[in-house]
Amino acid sequence: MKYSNATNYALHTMVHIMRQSNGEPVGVQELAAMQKLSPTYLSKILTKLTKSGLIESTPGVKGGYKISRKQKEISFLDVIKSIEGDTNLFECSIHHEGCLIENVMRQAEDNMKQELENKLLIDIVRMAEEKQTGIQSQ
Amino acid sequence: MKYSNATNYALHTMVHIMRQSNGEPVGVQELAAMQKLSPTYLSKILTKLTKSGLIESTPGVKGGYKISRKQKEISFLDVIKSIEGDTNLFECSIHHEGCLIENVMRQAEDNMKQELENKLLIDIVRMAEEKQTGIQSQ
DNA sequence: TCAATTAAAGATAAATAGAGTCTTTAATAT
DNA sequence: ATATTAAAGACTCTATTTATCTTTAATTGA
Repeated sequence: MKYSNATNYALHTMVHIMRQSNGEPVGVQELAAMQKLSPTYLSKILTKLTKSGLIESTPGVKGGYKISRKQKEISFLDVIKSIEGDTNLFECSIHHEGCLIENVMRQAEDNMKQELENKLLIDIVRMAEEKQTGIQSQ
Repeated sequence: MKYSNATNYALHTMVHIMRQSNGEPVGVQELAAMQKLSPTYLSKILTKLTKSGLIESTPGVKGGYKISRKQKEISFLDVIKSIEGDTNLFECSIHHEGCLIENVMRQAEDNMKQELENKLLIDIVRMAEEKQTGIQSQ
């Protein structure tokens, strides 16, 4: 039981796009090279992120991907849901309402999701930038 | 990304064994019938639980499975780890120490695990019994 | 001791999901 | 128009999950 590689790549990709936000869209070539992935494979992931409305894509010569303007508050959970779908980790095998086991599992999962909803990608970007500045100033 | 069916079956099986703890071991036939599983399949799951020390098995005529005497405090996490293994939901695809993304994911996961460690199967058993009594008294 | 019972172990197979490639199509800028 | 770039679809490969069947080992009780 693990999050898929795609979720991993998606999170890194989102952070990368946010970090070099000079307004210019970033192409899949660059994003793929950074993570040593094939462009065609990563493009599948990017399409999912696009359909979820987390990023915007423009085809053509100066095209690529950039963060949706409205969403400066994209959470970890947003990215996870975009890739994994909005599913639950646990569903009771015996279908009856009010399964006590399911209740416990569901509550623990909900709390984790809540926490991942409160964590924003922008925080990671800021921390990464501070870290970098810190190294440079030494 | 979901917990395996085996984890689901294991949790229900554990609760079932605990509920009819007249001291007698419960056979795989009964446990399998309850969940409409084949005995051979469920026995694989039971072997895992046995190897983890959560239950004890005795072969032979009056044999079967019963809860390990020492462990009246078996948690949800114990059962999950027994079946799924002691793995992490998320591991950074780019191997470097102190990955900021991994830190966030790991912390959320750890909190969920902590919660599942605090939830005991015995609580479910008690709630199920209260529920049953409640229905009977109406 | 012998027979019935029950768990454990191993080999195998089918189904599903994950990971990834290749090719074609559509949209955009110059 | 042409070069560039994303989107979509078909396809392959691999690993995991979900089982089933058969054989072996251990235990009880007659």
